[in-house]
Amino acid sequence: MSFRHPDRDQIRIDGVLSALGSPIRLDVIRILNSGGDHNCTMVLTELGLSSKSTMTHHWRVLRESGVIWQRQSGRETVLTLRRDDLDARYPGLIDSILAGTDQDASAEAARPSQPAG
Amino acid sequence: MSFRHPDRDQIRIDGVLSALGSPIRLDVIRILNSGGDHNCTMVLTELGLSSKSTMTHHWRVLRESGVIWQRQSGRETVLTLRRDDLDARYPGLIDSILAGTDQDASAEAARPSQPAG
DNA sequence: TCGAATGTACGACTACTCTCGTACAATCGA
DNA sequence: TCGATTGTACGAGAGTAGTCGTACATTCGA
Repeated sequence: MSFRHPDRDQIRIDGVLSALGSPIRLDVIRILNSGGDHNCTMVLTELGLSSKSTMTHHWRVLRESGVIWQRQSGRETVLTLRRDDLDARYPGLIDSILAGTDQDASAEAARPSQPAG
Repeated sequence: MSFRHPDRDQIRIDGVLSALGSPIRLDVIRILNSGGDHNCTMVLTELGLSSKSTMTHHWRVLRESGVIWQRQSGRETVLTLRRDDLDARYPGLIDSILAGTDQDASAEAARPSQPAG
């Protein structure tokens, strides 16, 4: 299994934003950003999802846009946020996006009487 | 003509990122960020595009995600970047995205043209 | 009042995205 | 070696996004 990753200078901002313009993939990078090694099943479990094949799709989107590294290790696939590359290319971007997810959670909690919040 | 805009606290990061995860809409906010009033035709012309109905679609995406204001003024529609709202909710986000588009342009120029690698 | 300018609404079409089930390949432990 | 674990590949189906042409509503200026 060999994964295609873009080089740092092949990463494009529209690809990154498009990849992160999805609640499920935002959750993924929040989890990866928390540190430590993660394999696919760990993230899947933490998100409370069940379909491996669906996640394979999301790994590809994140990987091909340059957001994550995906590395085979034995029978597991280790997932890592490409913080160094992303920070080098787009300083402050990932930080403000991660802060934004917290901001949203607060706004959601503060907004009274929204159903299914 | 009355446009539906989200309140500041209804804006969500995934919607913003998804809206800006498109080269054409990134170009739009670059243009709007440069200051001054813009109507639809001005932006259309500056982008070198021709289809008004296609742009109506993009205005809607940008407006409903909270990225731009769209205000009727006579027979024109004035477009404005919602910098104050976006900066208040996601400090540094728009700045780093706009900087990112410049970064990409540089990387593009530095990368010796196509298949040579 | 009439025609030009401005931009939305709508329908159609194509292409892509997301999701899932099934099948399969590789690896690890007993 | 055998079975369980891990995760990709593939195909299908539903839904969404992007594009365009045409039609239409509103406004401005002559």
